[in-house]
Amino acid sequence: MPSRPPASRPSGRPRSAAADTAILEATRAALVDLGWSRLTLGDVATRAGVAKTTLYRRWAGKNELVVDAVAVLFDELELPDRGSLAADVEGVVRQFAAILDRPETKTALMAVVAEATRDAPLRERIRTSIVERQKRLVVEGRARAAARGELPDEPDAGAAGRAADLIFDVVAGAVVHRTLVSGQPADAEWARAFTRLLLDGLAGV
Amino acid sequence: MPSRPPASRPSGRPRSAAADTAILEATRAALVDLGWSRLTLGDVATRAGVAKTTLYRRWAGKNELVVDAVAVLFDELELPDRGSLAADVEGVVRQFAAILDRPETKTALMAVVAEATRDAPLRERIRTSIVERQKRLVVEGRARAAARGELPDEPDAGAAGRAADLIFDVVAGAVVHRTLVSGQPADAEWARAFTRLLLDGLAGV
Amino acid sequence: MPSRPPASRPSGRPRSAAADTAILEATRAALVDLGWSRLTLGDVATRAGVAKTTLYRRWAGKNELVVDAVAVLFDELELPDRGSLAADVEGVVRQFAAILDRPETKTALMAVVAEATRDAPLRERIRTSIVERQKRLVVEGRARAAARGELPDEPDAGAAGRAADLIFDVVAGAVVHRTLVSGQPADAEWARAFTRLLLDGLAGV
Amino acid sequence: MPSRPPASRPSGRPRSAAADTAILEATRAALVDLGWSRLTLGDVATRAGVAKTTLYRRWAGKNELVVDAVAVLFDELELPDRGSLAADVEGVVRQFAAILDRPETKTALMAVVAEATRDAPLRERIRTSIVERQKRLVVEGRARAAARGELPDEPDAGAAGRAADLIFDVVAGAVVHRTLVSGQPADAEWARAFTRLLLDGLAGV
DNA sequence: AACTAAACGAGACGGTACGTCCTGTCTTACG
DNA sequence: CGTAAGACAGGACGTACCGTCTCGTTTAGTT
Repeated sequence: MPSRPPASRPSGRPRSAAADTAILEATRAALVDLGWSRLTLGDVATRAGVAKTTLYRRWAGKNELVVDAVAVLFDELELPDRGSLAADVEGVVRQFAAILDRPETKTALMAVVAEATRDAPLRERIRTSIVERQKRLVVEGRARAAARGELPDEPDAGAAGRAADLIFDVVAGAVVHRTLVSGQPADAEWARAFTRLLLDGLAGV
Repeated sequence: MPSRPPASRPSGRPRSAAADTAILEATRAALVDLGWSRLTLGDVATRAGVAKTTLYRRWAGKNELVVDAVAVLFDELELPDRGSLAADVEGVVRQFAAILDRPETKTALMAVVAEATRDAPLRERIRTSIVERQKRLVVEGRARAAARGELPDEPDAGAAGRAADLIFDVVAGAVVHRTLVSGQPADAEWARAFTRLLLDGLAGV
Repeated sequence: MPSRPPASRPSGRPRSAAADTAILEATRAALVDLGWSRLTLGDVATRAGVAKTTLYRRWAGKNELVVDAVAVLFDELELPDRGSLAADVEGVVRQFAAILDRPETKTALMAVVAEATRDAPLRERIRTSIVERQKRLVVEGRARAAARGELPDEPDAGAAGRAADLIFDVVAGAVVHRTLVSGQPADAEWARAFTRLLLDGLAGV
Repeated sequence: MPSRPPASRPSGRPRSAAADTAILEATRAALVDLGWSRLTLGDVATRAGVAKTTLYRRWAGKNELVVDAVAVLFDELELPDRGSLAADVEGVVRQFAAILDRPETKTALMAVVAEATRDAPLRERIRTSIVERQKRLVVEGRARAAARGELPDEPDAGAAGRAADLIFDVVAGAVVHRTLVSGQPADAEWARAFTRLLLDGLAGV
C-alpha cells in the first residue's frame, strides 16, 4: 500500500519489504501507546528500527501511514451464516464494535477522518482502503437474506447500490457514534436493540 | 464555558468578557481557514487581538477551546412540528447535515472526538456540551409522535432513555458517517431514504 | 555582540543576558571538544542549557556565533613596553602564537575565514570584530618606536594607515601560516628569526 | 593522488581513469558554484556522471578530495628570471595573489587548513601536496639572487632550510592574510610595498 | 485620590517534533 | 571486480508551536 515509484525498471537497490511491515507494526504499537495526536513519525521510525528517510520515502505523512496501518484491521470482519438476517446483523455489529474497541483503531479512525475533511486524496484513500472494502459485508448479507426469503430481491443494480450505501452508513455510523461520540459500549444488549430497530423500524420498537 | 477561578472574592482587574467571545469567534474563523490540525493557539490569539496568556488563562488547550467554539453551532437545531414523524425526522436530518457541511464543524467535530478517545475529561465535555444537549430533539420528537398516535407511549422511563440514546446514535451516526466517512452528501434524496429505513426497517425498503 | 532588535521600546520579556554568555562559553567549550566542523548548534544549546530557538534568536548561524565566541580571545593581546622595537615585535608575535595555539582559535579562525570568502556580511564581521580591533597593536608599536627614534615619523596619515595594514598582514599572516598551514610551532627561535627579517629585511638575514 | 589499492593483481574490471579527472574537475566546478561548505559529495558525483561509490572508493572524504582538486592549481606558479630579486618576489607575489583570487582556491584553501587543525593525516597531505611543493620557489629565488650577488651564499644547509621556511611563511602568509582575512586585494601597489618591506625591513619603509 | 491586585500585551524562554538534507555504507543488476 | 543506481541508518539542520515565564502597563474595586 505504500506509494511505489513508477513501476518501470527497478534500478538500484530495491526497497526493503521488511521495512514496510516493521513500520506498519510499529505504527500500530505507537497508536496503542501514545494515541494519534502524540504519535510522532520519528518515534515510529525508531520503533521500527528504520531511519526517518525510509519512512518518508514510502508515506507522505502521518495520515497516510496511519490509514494503511489501521485499514488491515478491518479485514478481520467476516459474515458467517448465522441462520437469519437478524443474527447476521447482530453478529457483524458486534464484530465491528470489537474492532473499534481496540485502542489503535479507536484513536486513529476518527483522527484520519477529521484530517480527511480537508484533504481529498486522503479522503479517497480512506474510502478505497476501508469503506468500500467493507461494504462487501452489506452486499453479501442482503444476498443471503434474499435467498432466505427475508428480503425481496432488488433487480435494479443502481437502487441496490444506493441501498447498500445507506445501510452501511447506518450500521457503521451507529456503532461508531455509540462507541466514540456517545462514549458508551456497543455491547450485546445494544447490538440486539439496534438490530431490532434496523429490521423493524421505529414503529416496531 | 471557559473555566472560571473559584468564585470567591473577585479582587483585581476582572476578566474581559469581550476577550472570551473574540477568542471563540477567532477559533471558528481559524478552523474555517486552516482546519483543526493546522490551527494554532498562537494564531487564534493573534486573530482575537489577545495575548496567548489570556487564552490559556481560560482554556486548558486546543481541544477544550475547539469544543466550546463549535458546541454553540449545534444549538441552531430545532424541531418545528412538520405534521408527521417522517417529516420531523427528515427535517432534523437535513438540518444536522447542513451544520456538518460547515467547514468549522466538519473539521473540528471528528478531531475532538478522536482526541477524546484518550482524554476522559474531554470526552465528558463533549458529552455534556454537544451530545446530551441535542438529545432533546429525539425526546421531543418521540413525544410529539406519541401524541399523534404514530408511536406507542413508553411508560418505562429507563427504557425510554435507552431508546432515545439508540435513536440518537443511529440518526447522528448515519449522517456523520455519510458525510464525513463515506464523503457523500446527505442531500434531500438521502434524507428521505434514510427516514424510510428508520421508520419502517430493512424489511420495508 | 549578538544582533539586537531595533532599540526602540523594549516590550515583552527582555532577553536573558545570562543566556548570551552561557552560549558563548558553551561555543568555546564545544570548539575545544569537537572542532569547528563537528560543532553543532544543537549541542551548543544543550551545553549552554538553552533552547535552540534562544540561540537562533541571537545569531544567524554557526559562523556568526563562532566569530563572536572567538573574537574576545584576541583582546588579550597587549603591547607592554619591552624597551626596543625588536623586543616589542617579538613579544607580540609570541603572544599571538600562544593564542593561535589554543584549540578553540586554531580550529575556528581559518574556518570562519573560509566561510567569509562567500559571505560578505561575515567578512565584515570578522574585519570589525578581529582584524581592525587588533590593528591597534601595530599603530601603538610604531608610535612607540618613532618616539624612541627607531623609526622615522610618518606625517602622512594615509600612508601611515597603509603601512599599518601591510605590517599587520605580514605579522599576522606569517604567524598564522607558520602554525596553521605549515603546521610548525611559532616558538621563541622562530619569533626571533621572524623579527630580524621584519626589521632588517632579506638582505640582513 | 587518489588512494590506490595494494598494487598486487589488477583482477576484475580496472578502475576508470576518466572517472578520476572527471571527479576532480567536478569538484572544482562545485567549489566555484557552491563554495566549500555547501559542496556535497553526492553533487560532485552527479556532476562527474559517476556513482557515489566510485568517488568513495578513491577518496576518504570531502577534505581529501578538495585538497587534491585544488593542489594542482598551485603548480601554475613559476619563477621566470625577472632580472632582480625585487622583481622576482613581486612577480611571484602577484602570481600567488592571482591564484588565491580564483573562487575555487579562495573558498577551499582556508577550509581544508581549518579541517587540518584536527586531522593530522590531512595536515600532512596539505604539507606535501601544496606547501612543500611550492617551497621550491623560495629556494630557486634565493639561489638566483645569490648568483646575482644580491644575497650572501648560505653554506649551512640546515640554516638555509630554516630561512626558506621562514621566507615562505612570510610571503604566503602575507598574501593569504591580505586577501582572505583582511579582505583587501593584493594588487600591484600592495605587491610593490610588500616587496620593499621584505627586502629592506621595517626601517626601510 | 491613592492603593492594590489581578488581568492584560508582548515576547523571550526550554522543549519537542517537524520534514529535508547529507553522510558513508549497502545491495541490486549490469558490464 | 568495477560500476550506476538508489535504498539504507544515522544525525544535524533551521522552523514552527507548545505551554510557561517575566516584563511593563491597564483597569477595576477598595481604602
